[in-house]
Amino acid sequence: MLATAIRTAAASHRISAIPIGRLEMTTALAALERIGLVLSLERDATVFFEGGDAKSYFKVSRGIIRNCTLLSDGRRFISDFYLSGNFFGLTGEGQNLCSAEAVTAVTLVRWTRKSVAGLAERHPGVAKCLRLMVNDDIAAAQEHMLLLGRKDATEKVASFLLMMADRGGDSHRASLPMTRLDIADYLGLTIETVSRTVTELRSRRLIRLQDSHDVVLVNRGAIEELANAA
Amino acid sequence: MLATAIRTAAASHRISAIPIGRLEMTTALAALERIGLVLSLERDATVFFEGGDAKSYFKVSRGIIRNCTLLSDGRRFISDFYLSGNFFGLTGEGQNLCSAEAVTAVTLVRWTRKSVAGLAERHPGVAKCLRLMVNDDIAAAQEHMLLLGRKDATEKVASFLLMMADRGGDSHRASLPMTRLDIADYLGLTIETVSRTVTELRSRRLIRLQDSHDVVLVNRGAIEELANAA
DNA sequence: CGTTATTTTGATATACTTCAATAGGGGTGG
DNA sequence: CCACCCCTATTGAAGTATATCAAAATAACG
Repeated sequence: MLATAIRTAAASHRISAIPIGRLEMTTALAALERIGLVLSLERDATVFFEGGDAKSYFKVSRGIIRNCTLLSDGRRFISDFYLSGNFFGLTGEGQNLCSAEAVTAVTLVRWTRKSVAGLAERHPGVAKCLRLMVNDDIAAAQEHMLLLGRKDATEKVASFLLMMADRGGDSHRASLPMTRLDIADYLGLTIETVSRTVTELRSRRLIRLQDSHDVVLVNRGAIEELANAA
Repeated sequence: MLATAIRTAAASHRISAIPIGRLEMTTALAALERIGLVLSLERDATVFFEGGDAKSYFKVSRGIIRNCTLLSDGRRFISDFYLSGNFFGLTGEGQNLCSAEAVTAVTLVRWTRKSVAGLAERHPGVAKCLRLMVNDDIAAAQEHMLLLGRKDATEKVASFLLMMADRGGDSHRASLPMTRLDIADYLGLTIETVSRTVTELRSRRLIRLQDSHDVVLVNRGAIEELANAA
C-alpha cells in the first residue's frame, strides 16, 4: 500500500526530478505497508489544526485537501491544495504550520512520523523521497508567493487554471472541486473577483465551462501568456 | 569555521526548536570545516541565478542576501532575505528556484552540495540540522504567503518591522539595510506605499527613525496588534 | 560641492473590494 | 414531480486601498 503510495507520489508532477531507483524504494517501503492507516473524512472535516502537534504524515488517496491559516478577524488563506496522490503534513517539525481540511469527502492514509522517520533512517531511498517531496512543496510555495505578491487577478486565475490542469490528468481541462471561496483564499482575491475573471476568460473564448467546477482550456497557449509564468 | 557557522544558525530564531546535541554536531562538522570556501561580494552582485544548477550551500557571514524572482516584464519579487548567520541555497534540488543577490557587500561561506550531502550521510546530526533549516524556510514561506495574500499595507509593513527586529539582536530596533524597493518587492507593494506607511506609523508615534534604515519600535505592542500575527 | 540615487510627499487613476441583488443547482419533502 | 429552500455562483453599482505619475526633499558619493 505505501509502496504504491510513494511510487504514485514520485510519479506525480510534484516530484520535479526522477528521484531514485524504484526497486530500491519498493523494497524499502514494503516494511511500512502494514502500518499505514486508512481513514475517510467528510467534506469540511478537519484533518489537523494549526499549532497542534505534528504527529503524522498523510497521503491523499481520494478527494482533495486544503492547507489553511486564519487571521484573528477571520480572514482565511489557503497555502496549498493536496490532490489524490499527494503527501502532506511533511512540514512543520513539532507544530503544524497550518490546519488541513477536507475540501471534498476524502480517503487518506496516515503514518506516524515516528515510524516514517525510523524507516527513513534505515532506508536512504525513503529519506531521499521525503526530501524530494518537501522540496516540491518549497517550489510550490515559491511560485505561490510570486503569484500573490506580483500578479494581477487575471494572471492569478490563469495561473491557477494551468496549475490545476497540470495536476490533473488532462492538460487542457481543469477540474476545480473546491468552491470559489477556496480559490479566492488561495489566490488572495475575493470570490467576486474570481468569478468575474473566470467570466472574462470565458467571454474571450479562452476557456469553456462545462459547469462552474469543470473548465476546458480552449486556448491553453493564450492562457499561458496571460499567466505570465516567470 | 563551519562548526561555528552551524551552531550560529541553530541558535538563530530561524531554527524553531532546539535541535540536537551541540557536542555531537560540533564533532560531526569539524570534518567539513576546511572545505568551506569564503567569498566576498560587492553590493548587488549575483550569488547564483534562477534556473542555474544548484551546486552549493551558503552561509552569510556578514551582510545580507535577497532571494528574488522576476516576471518577464521586469516585475520583481523577493521571497526572502538572509541575514548574517543564515544559510541559503538549501532548497531547489537540481535547479535554483530563484536568484540570490547581495543587498549589501557580503561575506559568504560556500560548500558544495556534494560535500555537505556526504557529511550528512555520515553524521545524522548534520542531516537533522539541515532538515531543521529547510523547515524554517518553509515556515517563513508560509507566513510570507499569508502576509502577501491576506494582509493590507499597514499589516505588511508592521509585520516586516517585527520580523526584522526579531531577526536582529534587539527586539525594539529594526535595522533595514535594504532599500525601500527591496522592501516593496518583499511585501508585494510599491516603494511609495511602503514609504507612506512608514510615515504613517511614525506620525502615530509607534516608531521613530534614526534614519530611513534604522527604525526604533517605540511601541512594539501596538505594532504587534497592527501586524495581526495569525 | 555638485551629481546621482533614494526616499518622501502630492495628485490622480484604477484594480479590486464591498455591498447588494439576482440567478443557478441540488437536495428534500410534500 | 414540483415547490421550496439552501448554498454557491454570477452580475451590478459604488467605494476604497493601493498603484501610477510627477515633483520635491534628502541622503549617498565621487
